[in-house]
Amino acid sequence: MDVELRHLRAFVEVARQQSFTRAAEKLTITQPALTRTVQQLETALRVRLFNRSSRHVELTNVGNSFLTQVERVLNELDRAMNALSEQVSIRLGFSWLMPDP
Amino acid sequence: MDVELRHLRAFVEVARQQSFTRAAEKLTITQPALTRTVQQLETALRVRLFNRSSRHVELTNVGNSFLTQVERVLNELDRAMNALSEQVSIRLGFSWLMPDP
DNA sequence: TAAAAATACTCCATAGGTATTTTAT
DNA sequence: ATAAAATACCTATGGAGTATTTTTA
Repeated sequence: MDVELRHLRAFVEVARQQSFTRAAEKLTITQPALTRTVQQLETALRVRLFNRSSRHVELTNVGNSFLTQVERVLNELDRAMNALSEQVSIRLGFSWLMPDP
Repeated sequence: MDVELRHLRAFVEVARQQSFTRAAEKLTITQPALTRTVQQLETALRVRLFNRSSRHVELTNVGNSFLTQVERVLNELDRAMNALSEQVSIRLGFSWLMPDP
């Protein structure tokens, strides 16, 4: 199975909320769906990202360092996608002012 | 619809191959499936990434600058995921040598 | 014993396939 | 005329839901 952004987004939210139930609410999916998505990610990476009990969810050491990198990647991707619409606006703005090519 | 890694991977491969047919082979999916995936990406981003004809596929200017950023993001993600297995190996290696905690 | 996570199952949305049409050289 | 992209339609995989069980503080 391929890792997809939904896996990474799920991972980040669970890490932030330190809870599958709360993270599921934030992501507007159900807790079992989220649990499975994170399990899939852990299986794909062959790494345990969280230590769970029915009381606490906490990142493993490996999970913690992965979180840092994933957050950076997701932020960069966001910026790249936002930059697109700006570029288009700028182009449109210029063409409005420039002689017809 | 959310942008997923499969959209970005599809986009990058079409850009590299300058062909939907060849890119589809590389990705081991069919050409129509790939065409739709790239259309989905363009729709989600509200941007045209390629100029197509039945002879040539070429990046638009916007597509070209997006390509650079997406390639960087995908590379970083790859490195983050590969780093994981190394970390685990190192940990295992250390624990092998260290007193039982 | 009560909360939160995990499991079992069901269903349906959609990713991907096949067949065909359109397009541009 | 032909090769490549786009479209139409179909199928089935797997993502998400509901119900329930398990776990641990």
